[in-house]
Amino acid sequence: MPDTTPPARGTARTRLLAAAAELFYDEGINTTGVEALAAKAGVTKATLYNNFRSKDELVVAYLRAKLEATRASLAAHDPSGATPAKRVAIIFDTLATDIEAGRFDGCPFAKAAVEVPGNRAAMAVVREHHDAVVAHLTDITADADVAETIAMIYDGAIIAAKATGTADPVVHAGHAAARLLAA
Amino acid sequence: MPDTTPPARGTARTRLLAAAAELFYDEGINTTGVEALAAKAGVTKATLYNNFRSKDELVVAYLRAKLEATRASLAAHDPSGATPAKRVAIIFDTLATDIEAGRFDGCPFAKAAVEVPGNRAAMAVVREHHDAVVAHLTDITADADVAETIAMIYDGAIIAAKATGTADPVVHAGHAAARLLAA
DNA sequence: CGCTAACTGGACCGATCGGTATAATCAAAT
DNA sequence: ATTTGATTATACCGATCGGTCCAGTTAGCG
Repeated sequence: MPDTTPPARGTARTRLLAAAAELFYDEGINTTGVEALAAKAGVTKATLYNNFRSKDELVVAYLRAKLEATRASLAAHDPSGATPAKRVAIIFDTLATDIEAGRFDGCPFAKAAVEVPGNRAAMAVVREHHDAVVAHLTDITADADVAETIAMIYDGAIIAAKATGTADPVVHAGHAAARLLAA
Repeated sequence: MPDTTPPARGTARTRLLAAAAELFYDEGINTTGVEALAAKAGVTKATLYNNFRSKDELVVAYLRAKLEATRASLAAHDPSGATPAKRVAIIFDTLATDIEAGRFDGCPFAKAAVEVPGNRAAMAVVREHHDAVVAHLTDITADADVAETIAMIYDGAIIAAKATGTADPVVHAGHAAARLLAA
């Protein structure tokens, strides 16, 4: 019986990305030092720099992974046979559930745009994410204008949820999006 | 002829707040050191700590000043006799103009919420700002639900503008808000 | 005048930052 | 069995962080 399980749990690179996903998102990008990153991944700083040229590059890799996760999540929660109204409703319901469960504390891309605006590669991923969300909504609504507006309501709801400390604004946003779609 | 002009330009506290307004907003809160703050204000670090207990307290004072500026700006650009549609349109037009002129690069309160989420007093000001904007929109629309939705569209437009690098989303948002108001 | 309070110019603190260097260790492939 | 490359532990780098302290200067005010 050959041992198929890797040494610790995935490669050093994988574990570093997992650590980045946790620390960058929860503690902030600028607030998280490379030392803490390596420690969380169970790896030394030298290994970090053996896998990534710099912290900036790790930030970009972190965002790229988040972008793929977002794409996967959007697809996974999107029932093929449902109406546009139902498909949009699910997006807002999922967000509200995640906020209430403490799984969501602000859009990682919006956060990155504030924390590392000087990282051009990172900003490119931020834009990719925004385009992907609008594209997905356009696919659902078959109306680019409506899709863009719903995307704004979505992002605005996230901000309102943070400002008020509740998920209520997201529910409100879902209704607003539904009304917009019905018109 | 008595010299009525103050030593430099206002008190040390005033100049520190002016320096904070520039550096915190343009360079970021965490990225700006107290040394740079004091230098920009033409003051020593000791004076900074003579006027503010800590950097965190200066951050709060900076946000409070921004909040007052926001209130004043909202009132100043709000013609008394105009229709709700016109009053809302002005808000989005002003934002679009500011972005195009390079005067606006993201909501300072949303930025602060990302950069210093652990500063509770600062977060309270963020919430105050959000409430003030919604209250102002409610005063215009006479409909709390519509006001909340327009506020989300507004915040979402700011994010879209940052992600795309243009002010176009704000124009789109203005139209969306107008449509919402007409219904 | 003399008092007070603010401000200056620095030195200084411990901690942390991102990043590099070195030498030893370890596992896998040849 | 030997080579290779990744990883380890650790020490180190210069720079900066927020914050403190002190001796000396300046300005307003009774």
